[in-house]
Amino acid sequence: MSETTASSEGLLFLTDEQLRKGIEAMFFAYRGFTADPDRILDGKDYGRAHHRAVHFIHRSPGTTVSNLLAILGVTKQSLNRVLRTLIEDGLVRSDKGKVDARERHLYLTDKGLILERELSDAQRARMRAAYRAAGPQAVAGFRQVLEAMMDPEMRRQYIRLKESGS
Amino acid sequence: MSETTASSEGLLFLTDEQLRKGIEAMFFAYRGFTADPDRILDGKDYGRAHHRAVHFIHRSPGTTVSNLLAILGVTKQSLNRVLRTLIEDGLVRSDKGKVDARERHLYLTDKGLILERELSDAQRARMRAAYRAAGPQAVAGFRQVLEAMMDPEMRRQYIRLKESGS
DNA sequence: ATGGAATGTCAACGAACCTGACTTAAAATC
DNA sequence: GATTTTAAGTCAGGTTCGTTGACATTCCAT
Repeated sequence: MSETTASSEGLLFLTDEQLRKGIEAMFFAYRGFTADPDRILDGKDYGRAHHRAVHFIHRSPGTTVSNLLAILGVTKQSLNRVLRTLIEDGLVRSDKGKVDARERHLYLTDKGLILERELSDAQRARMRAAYRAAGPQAVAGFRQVLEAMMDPEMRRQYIRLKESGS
Repeated sequence: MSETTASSEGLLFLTDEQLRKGIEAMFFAYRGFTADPDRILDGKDYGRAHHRAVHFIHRSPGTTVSNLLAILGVTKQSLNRVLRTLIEDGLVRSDKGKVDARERHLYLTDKGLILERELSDAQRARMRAAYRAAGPQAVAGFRQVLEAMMDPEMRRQYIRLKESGS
């Protein structure tokens, strides 16, 4: 058999040294990942928490509050503070549910869509540059490792979103 | 020539849809990435900021405060609060510089090394599982994309650390 | 030796999380 | 129809971790 075994390969990519590099890469890259939206939000009265809410409401229009809580992984008190300001400022609309009147369905208003677009354009531009620099093969690997790194619960959320997309 | 052009490939991996998936993957994966150390730190009186300080002091023993500031990208006042508690609790030693007495050189004590080990073991375990699941090819791509995503300044820091390692 | 630059510290403040207890309204269950 | 459960929102209070401003110390160049 021509197949190499784990021990003969040595699994060099699993050494503590390699893992440490991956850890530090994640740390520095995440800073870049959030840098552009953070810069934009700095001028306005919002923060990273608002960005996340706007992103996922745009992603799943009509989503409920509890749905958003599950995706964002924060407490409802925390999310509520964010949502309240977004609603007050007319970026988000909150509709009482027709089939279940306890639920609130969330939508971006035109004004909300403008902010979402501004933030996601900036974030996509960086991602696009990184993807282009690394190439399709690398991008596939990137996505595989990230997906394997998620908590099972989060991975389910992610896959559900991923497949509801394209 | 057998080489396909950019337009003939279509660069499908650069569609907004693909980029959005990458953005969401980063978001969910980073949560997993920090989950285990966060859990460990919860019991003790420390937080993520302490973890980062301990990590990079371990990584570069004898580093100065301003060095650490550049790597962590926070204000010195913010770092100082973290360092003070770590020093008070005997996890970090701060030595006045011999050549330049303004500088403080930072080292982990034995007690600090124990915490560092506990945290990095947990984080590496997750990273190792993800790497193993995705395979060496994917890991290479993962690292390429992350590196391309960093701010130039951060990338320099990262490469310097990366090469000082193995 | 002195004034400016660099390094680090102390104090106070703010954003964005958190927990816990509670209310309101509607749906589901018995 | 009464009771329990669920969804959302609120109030009070606390933690972590970031910020700005003021300050002490040390070095270095004039």
